[in-house]
Amino acid sequence: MTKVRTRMAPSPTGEYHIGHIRTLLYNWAFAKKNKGDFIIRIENTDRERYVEGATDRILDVISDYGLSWDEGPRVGGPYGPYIQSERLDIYQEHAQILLKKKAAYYCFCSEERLAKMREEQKARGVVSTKYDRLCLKLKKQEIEEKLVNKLPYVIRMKVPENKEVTFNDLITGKISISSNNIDDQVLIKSDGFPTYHFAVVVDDHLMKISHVMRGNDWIPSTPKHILLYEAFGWKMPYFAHIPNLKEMGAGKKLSKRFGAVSAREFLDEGYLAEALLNFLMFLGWNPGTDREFYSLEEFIRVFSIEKIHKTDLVAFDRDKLLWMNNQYIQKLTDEDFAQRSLKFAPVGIDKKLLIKLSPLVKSRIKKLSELRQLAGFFFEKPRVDKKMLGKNWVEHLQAAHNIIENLDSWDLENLNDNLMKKIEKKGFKTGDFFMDLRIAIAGSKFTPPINDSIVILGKEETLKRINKILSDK
RNA sequence: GGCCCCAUCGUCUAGAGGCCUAGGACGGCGGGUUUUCAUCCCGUAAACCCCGGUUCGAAUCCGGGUGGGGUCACCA
Repeated sequence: MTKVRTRMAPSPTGEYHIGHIRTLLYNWAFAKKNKGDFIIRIENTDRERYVEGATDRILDVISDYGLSWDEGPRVGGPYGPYIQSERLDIYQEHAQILLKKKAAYYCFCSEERLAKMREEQKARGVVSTKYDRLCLKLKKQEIEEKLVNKLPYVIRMKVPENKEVTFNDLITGKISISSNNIDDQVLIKSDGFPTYHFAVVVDDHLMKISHVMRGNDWIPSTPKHILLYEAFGWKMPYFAHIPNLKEMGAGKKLSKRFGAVSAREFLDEGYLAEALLNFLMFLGWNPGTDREFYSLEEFIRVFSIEKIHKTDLVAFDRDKLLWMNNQYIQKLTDEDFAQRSLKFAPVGIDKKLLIKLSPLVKSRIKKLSELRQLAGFFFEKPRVDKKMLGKNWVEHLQAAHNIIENLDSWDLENLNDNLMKKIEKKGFKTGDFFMDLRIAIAGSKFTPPINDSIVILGKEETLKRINKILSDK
């Protein structure tokens, strides 16, 4: 039994997507479950789309989600380097092997010629254009001449004809495609860098990857990889293509129009990493029971590829994510809540205040970023719109002021009792009374329990706020 | 368009021929608790894409249709 080794191979061409975290999570969990290794490899072979700093941001966000890797950048490992741009000689070496085996060939066609060729093919009614193998006809001498003269070239794979390429996907099952549908793909680009298709096969083999788990949009190119494994005479890894994520409602890929899409944004908005991960687990996978709360450790135990849903696309239900996030927020200890809320509160806010707020706020916010809106009146004086007040507000506030001012001990029970007594005595409507008090203190009709809030706010500040409203009636 | 993949409530899904009068969760709706808003609790509506087979019996197997998606680069 070979050791289970999975990998995730991000390209530093932009921000890390929430969907990538899910794919990574599955790969990670599968490796951990089988006491294997999880590897990260940076696929930066596209020099035009390279984004400065993206590699670090990707690695950072993965760490911030609480996930780690056994081999890869920052940690090293026995099969490095783990950054493709540092492995160029390896790809060149392997391209030469294929060249010698006549499984690949030099191609000197210019981009212009290729574009023209495709146009002509289309004009002839060809539905799926392919390279016409012009350079395959080149004589050995001609090739050498061009090489000596330093003409730009690529190395293409020579795809066998009339061959049924078949693989057994762990999720989808048997998939078969005729090699006639496969183009003579470029292996080494004219800048000397490998293409994805080539690098991924060479690296997965060299790094002893046992299982390739990736989005099912890769299914159509898997036969290309298989052909490469065969050309080298290498043992193939297992393939498992998982359903891709789509936006709820309107169609396809996750879109910024509906909210965050990058992994970092979700964190910045106050989603908890544990909640996010728990939510992601269920996008295409299910334990087969009714249970739906899992920690990472528990997930490792129950995860299996067999239980990944064999389907096409999975909708990213942002409402359910919100619900799950709130569930996790509610479970936070007050200390933990305060610690995590710190960066969502105004700078300089005392963590002790946040600890006191925690029990009042936890069940009321779905994201930590909602803290300011719900509890902003604890941090700064609210702007009160007098139009919100009921018709008896002057009486209500005067009564409240009177009670609070003369309270002998400052605690919730005492405040409650005295306020209720007064309400009864004056014949106020309880709801109306508290609503006016609520608005005076918080400037909003929707707040945490108002008496609890007053106790936290303190006598002096509470009276100040009531006075302010009363003073310019 | 060629090739490939997919198809259970609005959504995530359970379901591997009889346990299904199709179960759970989010969301919706209704109600209860509550000084607001939440939380919490209870209840309720809501799905096997269609047509043929196979079988005593099909959401489950087979074929076709329809629908959806992916992919066809010197991007990954």
